[in-house]
Amino acid sequence: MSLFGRQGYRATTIAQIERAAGLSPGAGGLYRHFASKRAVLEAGVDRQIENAPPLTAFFEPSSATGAPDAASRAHFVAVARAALRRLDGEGDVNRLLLRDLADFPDLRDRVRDHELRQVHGALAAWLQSQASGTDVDIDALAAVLMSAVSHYWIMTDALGDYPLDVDEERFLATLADVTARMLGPA
Amino acid sequence: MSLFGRQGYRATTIAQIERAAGLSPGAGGLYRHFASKRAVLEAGVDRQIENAPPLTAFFEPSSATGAPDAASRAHFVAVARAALRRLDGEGDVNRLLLRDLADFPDLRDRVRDHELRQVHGALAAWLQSQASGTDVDIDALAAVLMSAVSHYWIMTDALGDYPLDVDEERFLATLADVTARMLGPA
DNA sequence: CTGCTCCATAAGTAATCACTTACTGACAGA
DNA sequence: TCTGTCAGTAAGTGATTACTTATGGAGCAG
Repeated sequence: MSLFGRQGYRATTIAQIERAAGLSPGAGGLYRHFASKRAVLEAGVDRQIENAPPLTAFFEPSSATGAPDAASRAHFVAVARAALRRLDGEGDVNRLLLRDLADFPDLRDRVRDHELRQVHGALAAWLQSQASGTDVDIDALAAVLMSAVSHYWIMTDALGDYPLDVDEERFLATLADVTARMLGPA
Repeated sequence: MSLFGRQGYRATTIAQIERAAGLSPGAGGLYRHFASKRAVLEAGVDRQIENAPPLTAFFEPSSATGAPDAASRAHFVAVARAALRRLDGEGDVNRLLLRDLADFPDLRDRVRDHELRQVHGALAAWLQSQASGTDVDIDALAAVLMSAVSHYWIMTDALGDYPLDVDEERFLATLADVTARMLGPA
C-alpha cells in the first residue's frame, strides 16, 4: 500500500511489491498469494478500512450542551487535529484513492459511503448537540468544516507542506472560531 | 489535455493523442510536432496557465467597506461560484495535477505559486477590505474559505456529484454565512 | 517538368510489465 | 524412507507502449 500510495497503481510494478515483501523481484512469487495485481490492492484497501479506528469516538459530547465556550472550542481543535492525524495514518490509501479512484468504481463507492457520509453524520450530530437553537444549516456547516480539513490535508500531502503562510495551528484555530461563531447566536 | 485529465498521464497513450488530433493512431505523427509525450503535457499546461482569466478581477470591491450586508454576501457567493466554474473549466489540468503532480515537480511549483498563492492573496485583501476592524486572522480565514471551495470541487469532480446531501446552493450560502459572521463583530 | 520541403504513414524497435510455466527444495504425514 | 504439498525461483510469453526509421505524396518555386 505504501508503494501504491507513493507511486500510484499503474506505476507500481509487481516486481517492486515482491521486493518489498521479501520475495525475489520479477520471479512471480507474489502470485502464490494473490490472484492478480488488482487483488493485492483490494486486499490492502479492505484491511485498511477494517482496521480503521472509528472516528465517531471523537465526537463524544465534550461538555454540557449550550453556547460554545473555550472548552468546546479546544475540543473541536482536538477533533480536527485527530482527523488530520488519521488522514496521515491512512495517507497511502487516501492518496491512492484520490489518484486512481476512477479506475475502481466499487472502491470509490465504499469510500464515499463509509468514510465521508459516516463522518459527516457524526460531525453534524455533534454540532447539533453544541448548537444553541440557531437557524444555521448544520449539515452544510459540517460539510464546510470537513471540506476545509480534508483540503488542508490534501495540500500538505501533495505539496510537502501547506503552500500558504498559514500553519496548522492557525488553520485549526480559525476553523474553531468559525464553528463557535456559527453555533452561537446570529 | 482532456485525455490526460480523464485518464491520467501514464494511462494516456501517444496513439490516443494522435487519434484525438486527427492523425492515424500509432503512426508516430505526433513526433513531427512534439519532442516527447512529456512535451505535450508541458505545452498543454503552459497554454492553460497563460489563457487562464485572472481570478483577481472577481475581487473588485463590491460596495463600500463596512459591516457585511446582504449585497456583499451575494457578492461572495458569486465569487465562490465563479471559482467553482473556473475549476470546472480547467478541470482537466486540475485533475491531472492532483493525480500526477508528484511526477512533475516543476509544474507543481508553478501551480503552487501561480494559482494558490495569488488567489489567496487577492481573497485575503478583499476580506480585509470588507472586515470591520475585527481581530480575525484574515489570512487563515481566506485559507479556510479557499480550502472549502476547492474541496467541494474536488469531491464533485472525483465522485460525479457531491457525496453529502448538501447541494452547491447550501454549501455556498453557508460559506457566505461563515464569512459574514467572521467579518462582523465577535 | 524538376527538385525541394514538409507532413503523414507504415513498419518497426527496444523496453517494460503483468502474468505463466517448469522446476527445485523444504517440510509434514504415513 | 517415501510421498504429496507448497512456497519460492528462473526463465520465459505476449501484450503494450514510447519512440524511430524509411517511404511516399502533396504543395510550391523555379
